[in-house]
Order: sequence, then C-alpha cells, then structure tokens
Amino acid sequence: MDRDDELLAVRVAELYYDEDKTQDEIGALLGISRWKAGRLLTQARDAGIVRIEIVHPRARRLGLERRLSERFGLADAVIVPTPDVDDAVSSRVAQAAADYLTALRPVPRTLGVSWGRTLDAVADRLPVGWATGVDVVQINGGVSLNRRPGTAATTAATIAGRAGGQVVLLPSPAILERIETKRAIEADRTVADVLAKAATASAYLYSAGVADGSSVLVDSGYLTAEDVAELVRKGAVGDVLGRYIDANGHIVDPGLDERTVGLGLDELRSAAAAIFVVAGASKHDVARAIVMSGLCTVLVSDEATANALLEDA
Amino acid sequence: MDRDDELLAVRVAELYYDEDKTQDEIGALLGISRWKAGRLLTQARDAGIVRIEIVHPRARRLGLERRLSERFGLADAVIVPTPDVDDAVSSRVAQAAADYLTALRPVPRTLGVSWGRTLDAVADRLPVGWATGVDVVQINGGVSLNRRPGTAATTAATIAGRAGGQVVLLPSPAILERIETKRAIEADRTVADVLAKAATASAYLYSAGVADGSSVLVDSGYLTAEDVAELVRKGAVGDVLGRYIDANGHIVDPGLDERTVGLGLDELRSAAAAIFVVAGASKHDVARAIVMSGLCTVLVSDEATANALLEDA
DNA sequence: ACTTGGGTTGCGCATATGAGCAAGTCGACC
DNA sequence: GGTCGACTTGCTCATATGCGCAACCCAAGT
Repeated sequence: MDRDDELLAVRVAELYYDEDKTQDEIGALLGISRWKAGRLLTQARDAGIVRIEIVHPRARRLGLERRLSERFGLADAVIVPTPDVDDAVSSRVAQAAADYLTALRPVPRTLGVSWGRTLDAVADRLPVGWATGVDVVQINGGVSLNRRPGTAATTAATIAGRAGGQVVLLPSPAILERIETKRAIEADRTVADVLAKAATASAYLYSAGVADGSSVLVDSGYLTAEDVAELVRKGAVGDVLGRYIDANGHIVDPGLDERTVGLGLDELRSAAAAIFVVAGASKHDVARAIVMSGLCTVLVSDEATANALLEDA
Repeated sequence: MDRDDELLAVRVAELYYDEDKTQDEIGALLGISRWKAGRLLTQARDAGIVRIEIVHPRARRLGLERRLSERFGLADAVIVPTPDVDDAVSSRVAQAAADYLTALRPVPRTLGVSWGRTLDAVADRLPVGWATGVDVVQINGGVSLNRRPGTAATTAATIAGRAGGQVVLLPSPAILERIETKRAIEADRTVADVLAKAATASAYLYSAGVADGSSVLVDSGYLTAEDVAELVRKGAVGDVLGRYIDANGHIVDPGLDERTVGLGLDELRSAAAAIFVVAGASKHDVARAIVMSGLCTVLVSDEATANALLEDA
C-alpha cells in the first residue's frame, strides 16, 4: 500500500468505524468506488491501522488457545489477556478456570483436585450450583501440616459443596520422611480408599508450584530450603502434586518421589481430562515442563504464559 | 444486559472480531440463533466491550469535528487524536493543517499567513506542489525584530515556494512605539500595498499566542514582560496576529492595538476562509476566545483542545 | 511498435447483516 | 386463575459486503 492509499485507508476506516457510514457512502464521500473503499478497509485492518480490542475481565485469546492446542496436542486451552494491573492476572485465570469447569461437558462424575492458592481462587469463583452431583476427591496429601490448617480441605469442600456433591479428603502428609512410613500410611484403609477413588476420577484439576524457597512445601515444613536448592541443582523447575519435575517433566529425585503421597504423574498423564491452571511469570518454566511432557489435557493460563510456551521452537 | 448475556456477548465478540467467524457460525457454535448472536454483538459494541481504535499518525476525530462545527458554526474542523507521547501533538496538528491546506477547494488564489512556531511546522510539512500558483502574503508584521531573523519570511516563502507561487512579505515591525510611526509606516507604499493585498486574500492561515512572558512578542522585544502582565490583568488570554484579546475575543488595549501593524481582527472575522491552527493545553484559553468569537471559519487542533472547547456549556 | 505480465479497477453475484415485525414468553398485578 | 404489558425471539426482506472474474492500465522488455 503506497502512501496515498494509506492515508485514504485511514479516512475510510474512520468513516466506517467511527461514523458508521456504509462503504457506498464512503466511496461517494471520498470520490472512490465502493469496491475501492472496501479494499482499503481490508488493507487498513491487515496493516493494523484498525485495532479491534475486546475489553472485558472475562475476555479470552482464542487465537492463542488454538495455537497452543495444536502445538501441544491439548484437548482445550483457555487463555485470558494479561490485564494492565499486574496483580489481577491470577484472579482472571482463576475465573477462567471456574468458567471452564462450569461449562465442562460431560460433567465429571468425580473430580480430583489438588490444593494451593490457585485452586483456592478457582473454588472461590465457582458459582453455587456450577454443576450437580459432582464428587470431589483430593489427589495429593498435605492437609495437616498446611500453615492455615484446613485450607486445602476447604478448597475441595467448596468445590464439592457448590456442586452439591460429596468431598473426600486425603488424610495424609504430602511427603513423609521415611519410605516405610509412606508405605504404611498408603496401606491404611482410610488413605487407600481415597487414593483408589482419586485414581478413578473422571477429571483432574490442579496447579503447580515453583521450585524455590518460597514453595508452600517448604513453608509447611515438608522440605527445607536446602532440600529445594538441591532439587534445583538436579534440574527441578517446580512441583506437580508435590512431585518435583525437571524441564522434561521427569521426576528429579525418585527417592523423594517415593515418599510423596498422592496420585502419581503417570496416572495424571494417562488421565482423560487433566485441567492445569497456572498464572504468572514465575511459573513459566514449570508450565512449560508440564505442557510439553503431556501432563495435562487442558491448560488454563494467561497470555504472557501462553506466549512464553509458544516462543521456544 | 444481564450477566449471562454479557459473558455470551464477550464470546460472540471474540469469535466475530478475533476469529472472523460469521454470525451464523457463531450461533451454531454457541448454541444460539444467528439473530441473537447479531444482537449480542451490537450490545457488546454499545457497552464498550468491543473497542475499535484507528491507530495512525494521520488519524482524525470526525465525531469531535462534527460537534465542533455544529456548536461553533465552523465551516470545517480538523481534530487529531492526542498521541501518547506528549510532544508529538503539535507536529500532528501541523501535519493535519498541511493536509487540510493541500486538500482545500477551491484552491485559494492568495493565502494570507501569520508566522510563528506553529506556522513554521505547517509550512515544513506541506509537500512540494501542494497546490499550483498560490500567492502568499504576510498578514502581520514582525519580520525584522524576530529572534531568528528571517524565520517569518521563510515560513511564508516556503508555503508559496512549494505551491509555485509568489511570496509577499510585510516589511514592518509587529508593534510600533508611537501611533504616529505606525500611521507613517502604514502610509508607506511598500507596506500599504502589502496590507491591501492581505485584505483581499481568499484565505487566511494563522495561529495564536498565549498571553504570558514566554510570548514571542516579548522575546522579540516588542513588549516587556511587564506589558504582558498588565494586559493579562486587563483580561488578555492571548494574541492573534499580534493583537491581544480577552476571553470574549475583544481587543484588550485599543491603544496598543492601534500601534499594531497588520490585518485587523474585523477583517479576519469577515473573511470567507480563516484557518486557525492551534495545539497544546496552554493555548486552550486563546483557542476558546477565538473560536467562540467567530475569528475563524476552520479550526485545526488536537483532541484535548477540542474537548476543552466543548466542555463549557 | 508490440508483447507480456503484474497490478489495479469495476462489476455480477452469492453471502452476511441489520431493520422491522409478529408471535411467544414471563412476571406483575388484579 | 386471568390479563396485561414489557421484553425477548425467530423470521422476512432489503441492504451491505466480500469473492472471483474479466477488462484495463502501465511499465519493462523484445
């Protein structure tokens, strides 16, 4: 498009979008044919002179979603635009996850959930009656030692409660110190039953943690900052259901993993529906590991994360 | 529009504008009728969920232009959006003025121009051959005492030169100390001829100054800062062709005005085409005085100025 | 001068869209 | 329970728009 046409395209765009003229009228007004007006309009859009933006807290980025789904073979992706105010990202992503769950068909019979700040936010945004008769089962341990005890339980209970379903909690620490203790607790009926139910859930909903000192697993005393530093040295980028993975999605420390209670990563990987919710720049690395290694079938995240995922060849 | 419809409207807008689906397809996709999709789209636009913006240095605000024309009975108005980077305003307005001049029909036989930074910028942006055979005549004095002598002359010469026309300069100070001197110089053939030609110009192009110490008239030594302060005390908001006016567009100091060489305000007011170019917040007051008192038939300015003009009832 | 070929222009035609209307829905009030 | 009225819905029909094609323009090469 040469300079004259560009200017003309601007005029056409103004008349069309700001003044609601028809292309016919514009043609008459600018002394060009109706078809030329139409063509200039297309050029204006293509050249980015006309910028159309959807401004809404629940807006999504369907283009990114499609590219992510294709690239990583996801069943679905939900990407929300990163808002101007930085701290609104996680709340928007949580809202999107809640919306996604609500619209999820078929409605899961049993939903397996993890816990954490992200999941909390999602639970909080689920409307009462978001579904009917969905049972919720925790898929990883950590109830008791959690800093605000009961939060993990509340998350699961809220999700179940608002869908009028039962909640099944996993009464176990996230990580045990000795492998024998872990085997013992897994063998206990109250735990074994929950794990069995978790394994048969029709869908999973979980988030992930970053591998650094600020991890909730450190906070809760399951690991020391030193432990995490060591894991990072071995390549850990973050944890999924308490299990630390490297950039390829592999378990970093099999010994540690053996002492972690809850659904295994292989079970997650073979699930029909695993909804992974993640927000924020700090989690880009874990997110990449999870998405690339097929740990989820559905990704719910923000635009910046999506772009980060798509950037690597 | 209730909450559900709003969300739906967002989805429709995304599919329509981001994904280029037809309303038919969207209806099928979202399980609503094609008409509902169309209606939601209209609602989304009305509610401001869809924001359409024309991003271009030469973009204009036709809505504002129309309102200004109506409100102040202008023959024309050209308003450019205020860009993000603050210092680009004057350059955009100057560009718009140049564009306007270029497109002006009928092409003026003779164009009367003032001088100053704004006019300079306009002249600079006129393309070579912007018109053919347009003579340019200066309509107010001030050539000699100007700080960069010759700038005023250059402005006029550039405008004429690029249109392949003659330039006629006004060889006189802007303001004289004694009324007798002013009468004498006006009587001089070289000046009288120019003033006569100025009075018969088919169009005028001018800007305005702010009434404060930074005025170019102070800079050039025609007035002292003290003089201007006194004028402000009497109600002056700025100057047009070196003549200070108050908020109503009336001459503030008739004695001073008598000593000012150039086209009179009444002549300007009765002109068929008086194009007033003004940019920046500092000039809102003068701009208001000029536009409201009918000193111009065409206004070329920025969005912020336009809004300031329209704000007062 | 003639040809060739890329790019532009105007147009016919199928499709997409918006306005206006009649029928249907639902809640409020009698 | 019945009736009214505001609001929504699906529709018809006129209009606006985009696609593909043929004619055309013009510049570069033969």
